[in-house]
Amino acid sequence: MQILHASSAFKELGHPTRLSVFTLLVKAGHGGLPVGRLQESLQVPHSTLSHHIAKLTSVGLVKQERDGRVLYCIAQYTHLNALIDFLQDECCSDAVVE
Amino acid sequence: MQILHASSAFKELGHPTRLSVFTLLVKAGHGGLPVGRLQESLQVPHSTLSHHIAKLTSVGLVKQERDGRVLYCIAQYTHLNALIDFLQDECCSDAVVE
DNA sequence: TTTATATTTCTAGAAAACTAGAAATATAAA
DNA sequence: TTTATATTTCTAGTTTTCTAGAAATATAAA
Repeated sequence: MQILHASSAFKELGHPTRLSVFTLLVKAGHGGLPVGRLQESLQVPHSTLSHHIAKLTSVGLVKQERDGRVLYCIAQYTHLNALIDFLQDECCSDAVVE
Repeated sequence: MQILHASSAFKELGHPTRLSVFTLLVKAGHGGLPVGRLQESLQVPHSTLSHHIAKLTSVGLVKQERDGRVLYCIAQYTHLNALIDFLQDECCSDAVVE
């Protein structure tokens, strides 16, 4: 993963509402959660929440899938794992062993 | 780790210059690197770099230690590991197994 | 004790992000 | 085909962040 890709993902995780959205989605599993469910949990105005979800989606951390009137948000585990790997690659070379 | 603590750390990692600083420090090990060395590597004006380092320091990802005229910047591995754990806790409960 | 080196703090303009109300769109139900 | 539900897009004011030059501070060397 390149530094620009990683830093933009971290940037979007660097907001309490967005990080909350993301952890809720990650915990929800591959089925995801409807936007409305996130809204209930987080008590944020619709337009604000929508804006935050769009940012998470724009960097590939979340995908959206429509089922009728309901839009499901789904965490992208592959991206998350790549991000974890990025931190761990940097982390655990010689540095931690010293 | 609480969500506010985690999100502020991610926020500071969410800038290409700062993420570069941090990965350089992580790779450098517990001895850290002088500010001047980071400046040489990254070719960013002193005041700009200083500002970015201050932000990383403010959230506890970096510590600074002076040796004469030289200020060493040192990655805080404990904090980094806590951050990785935060992502992994959220990640690998039931979600990934499904 | 003057000069050089290393780095920060001050400052302020420019750019970006945050927020939420109002209007619009998409879909389904009546 | 009118109405209700789910969600987004538009908009604009407010706040925050970014950037880098100039001045200041800390320390060491001459």
